[in-house]
Amino acid sequence: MGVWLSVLVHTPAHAALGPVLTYRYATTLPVGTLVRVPLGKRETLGLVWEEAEQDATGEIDSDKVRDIAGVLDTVAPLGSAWRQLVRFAAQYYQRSPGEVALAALPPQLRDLSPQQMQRKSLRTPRLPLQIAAAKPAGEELVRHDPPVLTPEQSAVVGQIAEARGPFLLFGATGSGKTEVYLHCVQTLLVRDPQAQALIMVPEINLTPQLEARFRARFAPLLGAHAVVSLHSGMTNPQRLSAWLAAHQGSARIVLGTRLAVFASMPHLKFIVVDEEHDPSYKSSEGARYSARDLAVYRGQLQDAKVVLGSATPSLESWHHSRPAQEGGRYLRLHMPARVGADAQPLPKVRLVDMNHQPRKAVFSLPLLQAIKDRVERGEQSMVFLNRRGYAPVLHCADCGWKSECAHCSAFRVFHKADRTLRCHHCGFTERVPRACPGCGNMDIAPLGRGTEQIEEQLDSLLADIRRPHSTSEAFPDGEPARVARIDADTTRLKGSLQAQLAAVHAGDVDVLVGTQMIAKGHDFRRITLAAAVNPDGALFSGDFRAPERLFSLLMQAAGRAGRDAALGGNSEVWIQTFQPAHPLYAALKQYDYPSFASSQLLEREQAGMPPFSFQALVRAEARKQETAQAFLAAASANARSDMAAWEGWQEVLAQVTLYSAVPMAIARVANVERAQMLVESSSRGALQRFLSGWYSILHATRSQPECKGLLRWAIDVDPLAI
DNA sequence: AGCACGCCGACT
DNA sequence: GTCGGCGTGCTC
Repeated sequence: MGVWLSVLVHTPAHAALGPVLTYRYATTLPVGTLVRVPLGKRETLGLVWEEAEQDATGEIDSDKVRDIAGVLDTVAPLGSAWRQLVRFAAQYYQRSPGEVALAALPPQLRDLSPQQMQRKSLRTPRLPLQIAAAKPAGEELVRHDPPVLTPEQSAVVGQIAEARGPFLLFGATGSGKTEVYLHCVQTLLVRDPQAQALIMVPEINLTPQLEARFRARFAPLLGAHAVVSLHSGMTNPQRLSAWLAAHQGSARIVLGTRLAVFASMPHLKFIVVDEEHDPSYKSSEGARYSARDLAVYRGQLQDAKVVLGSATPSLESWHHSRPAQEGGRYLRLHMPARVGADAQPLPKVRLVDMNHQPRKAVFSLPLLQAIKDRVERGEQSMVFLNRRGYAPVLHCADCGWKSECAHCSAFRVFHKADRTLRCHHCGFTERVPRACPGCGNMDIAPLGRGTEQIEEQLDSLLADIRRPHSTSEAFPDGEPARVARIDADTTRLKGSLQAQLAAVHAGDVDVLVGTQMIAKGHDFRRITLAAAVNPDGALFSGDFRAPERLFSLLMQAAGRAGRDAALGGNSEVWIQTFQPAHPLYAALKQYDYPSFASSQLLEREQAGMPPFSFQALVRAEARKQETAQAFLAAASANARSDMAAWEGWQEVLAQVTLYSAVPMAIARVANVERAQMLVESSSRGALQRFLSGWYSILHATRSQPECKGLLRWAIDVDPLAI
């Protein structure tokens, strides 16, 4: 006897299990309740999804139905909006709801028994109302005066208050977007003592400073528990308690990375996606969701306002924010001016034509001189190169040997610091050989350059330059220039990024070399020069989004320079290029994102690419490239033949283009061959319908003989890189 | 996804 | 003789 309930468990869609499992319980349980259920020989976390129709018979034998083992009744059931978000994400990204739901919950929830859970819940503050009662939130908030907004910021805040959104806040670096977020959140929390806000940033690295800023503003008003972070860098217990605080409503503000989009927030009223163009918002494993797109959906679902902020919006968002009469769905808000003590014009962009420089020079003479001048004036410079290590390849000129990885179709990178050859794809690492492994030649040479080499070169190029204001007796003529490097290699240890950034802030560094890591979000007051040494690669990349990313990166780099009012006047962004006449650089010179975006959008429209078409990618992995491709080819052929026989599916098929299977750009990683196939349609709906029908076909294709050896496959909807 | 069962290579 | 590789199959 008892009630039958449909329960989600963490199980992939292609397992031969249905999307939901049926369990029995003595009484009914509210939908959204967390439970422990037996599954095979283990017990696992489940989520009550719906009441199962016991009399809808057939499908499952009643003797197979097992009992729910326990109920985590100290956790309130997940709300309907949260469940709808999960349902939508699962459907849109072609995964099982169980996989999405369970992956969206904090990991520790999975291995805690109801008893352990109860203990945990007792420790975390229960109700927002207790806090509200202890502190009349509204009054306190009013008394605490927020900084005065500029007219531009006020106008934007006003528009956000009045319209429904979603909003695209197009604001220059330093235009005070964060202050707008803070102001909107504060207004909201005053008006509604339960309301919650979700603020997302692309990277974990950016959460500490954001948290500090939100905490400084809101902790005195709402208590320290009102602001929580949620990202993958936290420990499991930290994540669980932050999640519970959000779920219970005691956390009023949640700051986090893309995974925070799934935080249970019953009173969510405001969502910010900062730096919305950033590719980190797209997940690249499991359900390949876009946290930005889900945020917009979630806003609609929970009637929360959504603000997407960027100085260089994604072309998708830019397109969506075209005037409403042209079909735009987002409201575009513009903040062009830098504000406050930062009120400096954006730095001057200087292009160096490398065709007129010595052939092998890393630094052109004028750029080097500009850096030297700044060191001597006590100003800081920043040099970007998106390549870690000393050199991307080692090469033997005699026999042609190159430092290929044994397990990947890629070269191992030469890291001089620890004398290793390292594969950046699979991690395979060896000591640098003394002589060429091919022919024994002692003279193997690095080819190309990475950040380590830039650092080394600068060190020697600046050897005779002295920084002013020496306080050390050891250097009566001034101290030597100091070059530092920040990239994934120097920040491997926890906290080292913060420490290195602090050194830059303290003025212990004259020239900072690094990857894009240093371009993102960090405010350096005394930097008056930012240089991109070799950015041309993205101009001719096969990836149609590469120019967009380059523009954004250079724009962010520019934002790093000239933030100090006293020094801002002579700030510069230097770009070394063999293509000085390229339209991208011309637009950058003017800081004219709108014209860059419209030219890019025109190209996209003419070529029928996103956002004017919709794409999905099927990726397949196997030990042999032929197997991976054979699977994709068979899946494609099966789609055509099977769907042609399905009632009403011919027109779906007709609206979709299936391209042929190709090896991925890096075909082999860790001895696994990878292939992919693009599916495209001018209609998002048609693509969705196609994918939903294709899923079972893909699954069935796997058992065909030519697909033997296939390791796995996955669908990536709205892929960012093709 | 877990977790079992099951059949072939190098070691206490 | 066992330990352990990962291929195949099952879980309400």
